[in-house]
Amino acid sequence: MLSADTKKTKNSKQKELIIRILRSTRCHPNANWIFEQARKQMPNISLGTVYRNLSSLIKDGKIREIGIGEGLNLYDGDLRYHDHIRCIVCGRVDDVPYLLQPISMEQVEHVTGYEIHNRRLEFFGMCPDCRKVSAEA
Amino acid sequence: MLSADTKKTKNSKQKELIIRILRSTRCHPNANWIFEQARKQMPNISLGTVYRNLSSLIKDGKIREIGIGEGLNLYDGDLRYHDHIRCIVCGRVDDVPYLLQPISMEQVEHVTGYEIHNRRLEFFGMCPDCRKVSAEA
DNA sequence: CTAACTGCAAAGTTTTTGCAATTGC
DNA sequence: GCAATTGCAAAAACTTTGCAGTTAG
Repeated sequence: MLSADTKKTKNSKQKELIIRILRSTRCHPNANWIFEQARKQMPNISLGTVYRNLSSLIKDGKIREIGIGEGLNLYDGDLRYHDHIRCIVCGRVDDVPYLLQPISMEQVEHVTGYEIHNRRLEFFGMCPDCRKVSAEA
Repeated sequence: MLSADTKKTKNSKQKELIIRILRSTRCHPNANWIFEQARKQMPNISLGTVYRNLSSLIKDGKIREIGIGEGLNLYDGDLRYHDHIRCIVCGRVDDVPYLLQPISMEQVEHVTGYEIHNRRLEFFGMCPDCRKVSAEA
């Protein structure tokens, strides 16, 4: 599990590259896609390094992880709070803008006794494209 | 990815057992835990069967999957809508009761163009026990 | 300096799949 | 009967880790 340790994290060419890749895409890539992009610019970078940097960046709050189940994590370089929506047919993930966001963390902390650091709101449904296909069938 | 196909699903002793196990526990077990429980009553059941049945039950809407990232899925036999909260230190998952639930799916459908089937709201933070340990340190 | 980071490769964990036999409808 | 399901085992998919050398602060 994640630990709440406070080891200081260093910069490196590899880490900067990974951030740059994540910041410059609108999609929600998985670790392997990031690895493939990264090795275009840094052919010797290893997948292990990608994973280690993703963990470190998450811990530092520089990127966000989107657990989608199915044993696959996606990563998001957009730190502005937003929700995610995923198509149950094609697996595509889109953003839901912030405006639909009325729940206060204080409420949840009070009810549960947890100290809340973050939250994740995901919607599951059929995206516009798949609705079309499904309507035609 | 999940497909929205409509193959008809059959009952089997194994499937019934898996539902029964999920309905009778308050925790959020992973596939392997379910497998271990199941083989107590059905020693020859295989892990592959557990996975196949979990998928089929999710597709049928009989159980719910909780993606927690880290390549591990949890399953929930409680179909009443509720949110989940997870401790970032120990990984424990608890339920958040329904009352904290003001967002309308219609709003989200209108903004995104999706047809929404379900949603997932997860909070991340430190549970009461871990807060205690952390305060003592 | 030295603790964090790297590439590589091996191993770990979780999930899926091919197959021949079985079973539910 | 026929399609869905099963157990088994192998493979796939994803992630972590040990090690010895390198690098950032």
